[in-house]
Amino acid sequence: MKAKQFVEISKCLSNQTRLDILEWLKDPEGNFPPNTSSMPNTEGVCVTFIHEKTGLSQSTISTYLTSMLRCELLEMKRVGKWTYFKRNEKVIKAYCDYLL
Amino acid sequence: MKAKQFVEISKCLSNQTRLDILEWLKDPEGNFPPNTSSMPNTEGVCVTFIHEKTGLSQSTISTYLTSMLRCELLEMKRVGKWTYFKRNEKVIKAYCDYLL
DNA sequence: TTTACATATCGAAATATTTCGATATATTTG
DNA sequence: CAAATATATCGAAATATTTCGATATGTAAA
Repeated sequence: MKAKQFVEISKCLSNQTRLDILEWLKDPEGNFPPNTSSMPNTEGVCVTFIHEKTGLSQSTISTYLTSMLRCELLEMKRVGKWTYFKRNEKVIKAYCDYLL
Repeated sequence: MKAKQFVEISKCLSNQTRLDILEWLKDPEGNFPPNTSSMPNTEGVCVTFIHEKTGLSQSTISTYLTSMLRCELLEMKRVGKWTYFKRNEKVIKAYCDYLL
């Protein structure tokens, strides 16, 4: 991991709501209702559920998720009108390795 | 580690200079001149050397180091007129564990 | 005990982040 | 195709961070 990506990830992690989202996605079945489509929660949770759980505005959460995607903390999958997000464990691990 | 401390640490890590300092302190003997006192670099590097290496103002570095101390990324030791800083490996490890 | 050195704190200007409501876009469904 | 649903983007106001120079404080040396 390059320093620039590390700093961008740290910026994402320095906001309580974004951190909450990352933590909630550790257990996507326990923390969110099942996706209305056939997509299992383990392969991504739809933006609406994440939005509803935070209590912040839809536009704010969309921006948050985009920033977490750009620095690669999250992975995205678009299916029909839904967008699903899940943790990018590989990048999270690389972020930790950088520090130690 | 509590969420609040995690967020404060992330804020520290979201600045390139503070990240540099944390990385430089991985090898305090390779990255800084030997302390002028009898304190070995492995037990802490004095603020002046850290300041000189960054190129930023003394007041800025003092503020940076204080914030890194407050969130416990660093440990401090004061001896005579010098202040020495080193990494707090235990907290850094706990920060990583929180993420994974 | 004055001076020099090491570090911390203050006040301020520039820049960045947070968060919103309004609006745009894209997809599905009637 | 029109309406409904899901998500993204825009513009802006409030707040926070960055970084400085000036100054204060604490310790050591002359």
